[in-house]
Amino acid sequence: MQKRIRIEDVAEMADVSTATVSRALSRPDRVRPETRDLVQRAVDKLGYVPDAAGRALASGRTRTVGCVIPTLDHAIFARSTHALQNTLAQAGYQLLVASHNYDPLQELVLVQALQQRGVDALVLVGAEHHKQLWKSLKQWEKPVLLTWACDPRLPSVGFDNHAIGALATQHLLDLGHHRIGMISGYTEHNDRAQARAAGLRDTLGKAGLQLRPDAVTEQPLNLSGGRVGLIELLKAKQVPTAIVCGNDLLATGALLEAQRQGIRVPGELSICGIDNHDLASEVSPGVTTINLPTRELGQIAATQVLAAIDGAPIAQQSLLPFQLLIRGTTAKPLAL
Amino acid sequence: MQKRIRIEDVAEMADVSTATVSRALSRPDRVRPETRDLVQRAVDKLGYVPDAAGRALASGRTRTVGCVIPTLDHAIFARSTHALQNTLAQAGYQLLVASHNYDPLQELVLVQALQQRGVDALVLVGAEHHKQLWKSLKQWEKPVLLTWACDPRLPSVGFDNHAIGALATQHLLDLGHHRIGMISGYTEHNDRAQARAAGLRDTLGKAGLQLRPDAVTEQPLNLSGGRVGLIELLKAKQVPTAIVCGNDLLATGALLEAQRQGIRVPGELSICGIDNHDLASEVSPGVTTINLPTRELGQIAATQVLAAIDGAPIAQQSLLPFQLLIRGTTAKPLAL
DNA sequence: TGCAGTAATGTAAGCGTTTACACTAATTTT
DNA sequence: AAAATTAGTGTAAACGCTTACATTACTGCA
Repeated sequence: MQKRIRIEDVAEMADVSTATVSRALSRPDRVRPETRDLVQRAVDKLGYVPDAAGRALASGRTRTVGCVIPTLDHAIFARSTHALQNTLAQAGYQLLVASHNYDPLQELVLVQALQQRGVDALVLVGAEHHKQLWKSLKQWEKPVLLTWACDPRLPSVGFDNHAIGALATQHLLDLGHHRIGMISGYTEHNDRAQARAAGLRDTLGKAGLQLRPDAVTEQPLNLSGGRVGLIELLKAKQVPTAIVCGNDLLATGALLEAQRQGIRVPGELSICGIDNHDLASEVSPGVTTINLPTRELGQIAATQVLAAIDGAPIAQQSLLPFQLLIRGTTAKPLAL
Repeated sequence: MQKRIRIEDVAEMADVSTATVSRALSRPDRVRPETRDLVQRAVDKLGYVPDAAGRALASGRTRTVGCVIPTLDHAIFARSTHALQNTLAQAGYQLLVASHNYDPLQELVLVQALQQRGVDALVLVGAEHHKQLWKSLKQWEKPVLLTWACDPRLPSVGFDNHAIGALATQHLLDLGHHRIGMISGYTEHNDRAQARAAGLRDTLGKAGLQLRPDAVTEQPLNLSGGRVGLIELLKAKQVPTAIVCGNDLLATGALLEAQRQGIRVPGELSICGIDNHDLASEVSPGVTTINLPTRELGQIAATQVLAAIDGAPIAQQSLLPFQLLIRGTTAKPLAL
């Protein structure tokens, strides 16, 4: 096996110094066009490929962004991460992905691992983190971006999850519902779920209502969670006439369970989801939901991070818009 | 801002050489226990964190694995990638993820980018790749693992997609169906979809049947694709009594469309999916499907890759088992 | 023509590790 | 007791690149 081709080999062939080769490659405008061509020809001929480690060591930059998410196994994170990665790749940046399964300690460990690896920036999900993690981030000199949620302590791009919960709730109130329940994701270590639930509570409160303890349940964020959640809520002394679900998987699961039990939706029970998952528009009736531009979230995060790496001032908070999509699972309560 | 703490600082504090510090950290057994403690204390006190770039440059290893997939936006890839990442993280390895959206050229570019970055190994999906990519891989001296599909040219861990298609088809044949159709994903640049379709064709062939051109359609791998696919197949001169779908999203979409149109499933139409997606078990009737251990795929891939990095001989081909899950969408044809 | 100013290039000092090799001290073998 | 191992540590040379600074070549202007 032949030896690795180094910048020196290129320099020799092009009869210039290594400095010139380096410049020709990374800042072509600093080099005379003819020299640039000369170098380029040598590069092509030798098949030279700069070594990332050497480059990172010398320049202090790795052209790598770290991304720490709860899980890739939820469509929304998969989608936003996918968009993030694509946008970064277009700018020649690579994405280092790590997931912690909603374990704050694990998250801390992963972040530190990525920092060691010299990532040029870090993208995290949510605002609730291990105390030590906040500390680590604060004294880190490179850009950090929070996504999905917003927090004044760091630049963030995300949603106002409280307002999302409120919007869903208000929709049901407007339809005339008074007994509103919620199937939420687990709120522990999940500020998005917390905020959505809080939005519901507060909106209910403003309407002079309150969320009864037996009208709310926390479930895994999948279809089966929705099923089980509905079964739980049906045990309540006062069964809700409408339910806000933490995401569309829960909502669809609840819908399917209702249908299985012969409960008419939206006649007897209204269901409102959040996320606008594919599924929500495909079942019958279509699930009323709140559309979140998750793909855009990833793109915007990428753009902001790239700007920040280039030293641009980073917008402190950017909240993405969302819209209520009224479909077939919400209607006036029967006995109005 | 204080200067970065280097290995030299630790060495000084512990009153040993940098070599000893390095050894104490990476191969503790090569150092006297007392010395090791001494070093450890200094490390803790100073908060020393080894620099990955320096380490990579000196050692030629980055403790990073590259993973190139078509998209993160499909549950199955998200899940297997998630498992891959988790398992690697436990071994102290980081995952560099890149997706190419089924574009072979883009895939080539990404692989080369990852190679430059000095990843210690590469995990790819499928066996159909750009010609140049095969070349790149062949002359790369580090481990490469193919997943999902198998190919004799490189170590692989995956499924026998041909057999999967055959199994689904055989199930329908066994039930007594003769007019069998297929809703497939796009087969261009997707050897998994190709093999599944071929499995169907061949099994049909063995039974003396054949797949009529108007009994097969290619659609995007989502619910809506399933809907549209069914609509297409219903246009056929001889409408199939049973359909094999390339994955469960297609199958569920077809099911939902059938229900919308008042076609009874499985009475008038049998539907068989592949993947065992969450969704398949939650709709009514449950979708008959083939269970693929996608999570295990990721784990096994991680394990193999780690072993290969450590120089272990890598199993050439490992095929994972799969099972037919008979649920409610398949039954004997009506007019038998 | 000579000079200042600018553009293009070269020189060489890092960047923070790992590791081959050399060395010493402790242990075992003869 | 001398010789041969072995274990533990230190010395210093890579690893491949970027970039501050020095140098040279060119431009325009007086």
